[in-house]
Amino acid sequence: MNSIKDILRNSSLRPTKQRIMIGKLLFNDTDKHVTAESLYRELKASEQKISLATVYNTLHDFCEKKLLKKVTVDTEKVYFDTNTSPHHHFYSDNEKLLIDISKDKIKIQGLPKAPKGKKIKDVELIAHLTDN
Amino acid sequence: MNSIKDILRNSSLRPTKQRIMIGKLLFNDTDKHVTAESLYRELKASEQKISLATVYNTLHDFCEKKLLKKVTVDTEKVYFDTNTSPHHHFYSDNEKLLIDISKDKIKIQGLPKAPKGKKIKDVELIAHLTDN
DNA sequence: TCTCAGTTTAGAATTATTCTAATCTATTGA
DNA sequence: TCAATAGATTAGAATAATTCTAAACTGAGA
Repeated sequence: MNSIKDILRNSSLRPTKQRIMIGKLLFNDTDKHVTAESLYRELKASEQKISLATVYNTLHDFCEKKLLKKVTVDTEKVYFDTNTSPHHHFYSDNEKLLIDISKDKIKIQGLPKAPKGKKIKDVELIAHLTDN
Repeated sequence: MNSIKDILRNSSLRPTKQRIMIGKLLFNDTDKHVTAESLYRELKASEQKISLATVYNTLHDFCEKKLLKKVTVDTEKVYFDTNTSPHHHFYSDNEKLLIDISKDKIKIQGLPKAPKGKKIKDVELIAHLTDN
């Protein structure tokens, strides 16, 4: 019935009030990019009682369970992306706006071998945009 | 005579005591990756009096003048790289260690056109490493 | 040399994030 | 069904990262 609850349970996260609030905001829409702060503001705007710390906790929990993908862009902004498939991003430094780029469009050649004892876990590519 | 002073003057930055301290640490070595905090510790270890705020200011000033390149990696860590030529990075999440990858080794194909009104300023690629 | 405008510094304030004690909740056994 | 309990979750408080801004400094012109 409540698919958010199912999503949570499938990830062995207890379907608490707070997680459901956040899940509704994140997973009913597609491809949303939020920061802890922006989500918190959204929740407050709709009268929901929750603390900012809980928003952080929940976003990190969701990341661990691969329900979200963390994208670190410019300096201080950390975004959480509901699109967890492998992909890259445009980032507009002006508007602080992330735009997905599907990964299968992009081919990266010539990447050196990882130093010994290491392997490449993930390649993150961010193309920074300016106005022209 | 003092090449750090020359570097600063060429970038129209006043060669102050603080900037020279920092310049010496950064530009006498090649390809150093520092954080504000790590530089501050290095300065304090060698008895030099300077505030952390000044370290931040100076790093940002150096970036504006293209003497350093800012690299935002995982979450909260912002590195400043003395290698300002176009290049990419390996990042070892365990050791919090950056390794340069020369850009001309790497070819990126299939990058979509920037949205209209925008152009691509810079492409940043970070390959995250894990132990295997 | 003196003044003044602009530059630079660094203590204080702010903002972002994490820590941890208190609260809540599922499970188990009576 | 109903405690008791262990582990999970929440959120206020603490910490860490960064920026702000008032004071100190510096250099060019008089």
